[in-house]
Amino acid sequence: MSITSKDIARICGVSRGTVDRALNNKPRIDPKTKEKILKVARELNYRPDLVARSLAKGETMSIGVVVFDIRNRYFAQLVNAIEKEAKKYGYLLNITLQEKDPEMEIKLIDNLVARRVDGLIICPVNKSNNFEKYLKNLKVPLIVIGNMVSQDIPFIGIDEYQAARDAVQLILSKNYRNIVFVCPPLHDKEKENIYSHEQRYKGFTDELEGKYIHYEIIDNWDYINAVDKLLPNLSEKTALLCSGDTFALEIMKHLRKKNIYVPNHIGIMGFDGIDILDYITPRLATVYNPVDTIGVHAFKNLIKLIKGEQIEKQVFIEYKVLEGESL
Amino acid sequence: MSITSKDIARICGVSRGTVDRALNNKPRIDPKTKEKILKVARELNYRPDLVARSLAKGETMSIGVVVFDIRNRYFAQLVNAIEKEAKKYGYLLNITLQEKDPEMEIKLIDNLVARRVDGLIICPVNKSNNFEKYLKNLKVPLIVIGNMVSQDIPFIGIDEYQAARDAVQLILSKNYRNIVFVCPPLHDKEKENIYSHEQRYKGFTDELEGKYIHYEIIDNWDYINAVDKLLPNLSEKTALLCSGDTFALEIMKHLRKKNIYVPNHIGIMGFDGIDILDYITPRLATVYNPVDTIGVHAFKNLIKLIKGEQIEKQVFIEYKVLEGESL
DNA sequence: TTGAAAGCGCTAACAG
DNA sequence: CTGTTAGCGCTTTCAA
Repeated sequence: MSITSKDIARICGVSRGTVDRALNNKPRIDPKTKEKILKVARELNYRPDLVARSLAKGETMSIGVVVFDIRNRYFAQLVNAIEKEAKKYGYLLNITLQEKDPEMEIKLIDNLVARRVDGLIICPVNKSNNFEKYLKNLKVPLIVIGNMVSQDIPFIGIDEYQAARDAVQLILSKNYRNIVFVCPPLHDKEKENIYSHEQRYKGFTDELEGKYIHYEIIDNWDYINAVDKLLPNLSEKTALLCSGDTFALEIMKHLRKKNIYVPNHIGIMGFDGIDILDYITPRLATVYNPVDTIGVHAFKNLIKLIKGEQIEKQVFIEYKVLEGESL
Repeated sequence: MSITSKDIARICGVSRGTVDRALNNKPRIDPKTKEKILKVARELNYRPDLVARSLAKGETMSIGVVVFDIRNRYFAQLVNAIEKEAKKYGYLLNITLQEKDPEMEIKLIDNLVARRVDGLIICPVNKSNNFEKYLKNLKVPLIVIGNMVSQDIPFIGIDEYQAARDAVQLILSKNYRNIVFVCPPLHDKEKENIYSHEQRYKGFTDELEGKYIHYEIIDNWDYINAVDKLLPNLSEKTALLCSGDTFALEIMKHLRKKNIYVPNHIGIMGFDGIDILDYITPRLATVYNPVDTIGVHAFKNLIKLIKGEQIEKQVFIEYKVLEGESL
């Protein structure tokens, strides 16, 4: 089919070893033969077969990425950042989406490992000790983003707990007396890795502890309805702290339909700082999660792991609480 | 390092050929030996090396995707759709971003081909006959999305020309007497593939031809300023038709700052129908581009090409003109 | 400086 | 039904 190094060797009347030396800038080769080989290679438009190279060298120069879904702004931004960084180092990304399906996640990781990716970056939906063991058994360099699996597996993210506390403080500073935390179901926590939401939840409750502020939790996929039920009896100035901007946006959209105004009737704050907030009015207060930085950092650390260097097990990137018009 | 089929053969006291038959459900093997081999494989947690398999079989079960950027909603949705479909068939995606850099695009495609992807899906930024030749020379099954390269290279998209005409009709039906088309620079067209914008531009002008409606074109990255200059002297009811929702959103954001109201002061319409429009008020009128369908279709056609089947060279997917509150 | 040979781990073809 | 062999295209080692 296409032209191989063997062909070039034959044409130039040299051995494949020599061709290899010429093509890959290796020492111990006569500049003249090198020149000739390169010329022929160019003329014939030779392209090394990277699959064969991978097999021979035991490295694929590709890294596997497993995330929820890239319709999700957060992951789109993340993957975008990782790809840009990876390109610089000649790495290719294998991007796969587990769609929050734990079994799917395992399948995808298995597949990536079977394809001999040099490393993995995952935002896992699995948790438990079994999963931790599973990951360790892979013997593949691995970075976890967002949902921590264990103290022992390299992680990069923000301090969600403290971020939630800071968010609550911002809300309190605006004189809200009733705060509602909106997040995905927390009771599934045995099955699904919802580390970040749990951390935020803990931060939320801890910060309000003993403060004589009324608060409640909506941890329910039907949160729109739950918010609806809340609305008629708001005796105090109320704000919703949403564990994810998308929840906040959905709620705002719903409230708009009902002609309930933010922040006049009710305050809202999000989490993550996804880029589309730029286009939304009122500007949503949120906790900005520097996802690009996280992506780049994750990739850099992964490279270190691949090279056998040491890295910090837990990296917490600085976040930022952003005021908006929604509080 | 990890366990190979050779190890299994040795342990089971059979040949590698037999192991292969057992592991890959091939005929001509005694159920008992098969059973034994499978058992050992399971116990040893054997995983076939897919790199080696690729080399041996001459197929990698992976396909390369080259798009602009996945911060861009359009591509995020597209890639998401392709990935979901690919997974069903056991294919893995190699996703790369050319960031509208023509040379980068070539590099990325070269790399993907060298990695022996079984097929390519690209939304090219390159154009010209040279590029067409280049693509044909690759001898790799290929589908082009969005920016057509030539009649001869399989393409999937919408009929941008007609869509633009339909959009203009919608605007006219709302009694606008002055229409401005906003799009990226058209004068670069020698260098950059801006097929879709050109088509829309043509549809726009053709539809207004002879209609005694005033219109102008802003094809300028500094379109915000250009719009600003327009504003003071709007004697007639004016609408902007933006060749991309993002342009429209940026403009709306800007107008909001200046307290200019849409659609009262000026009408706006977008193009693409990206998902985040759900969260934006006023609801943007747009041309809905069924990007998921396009992604799925592209992948299916690519598979056909890989299998050597015939496909239609040009596929036009149905679009939809969506009314909104912005006109 | 160059060549020859072995090997990466798998599949495929043929012979038994 | 099973084993043997060759080969995918590259890298690497050792010898010349």
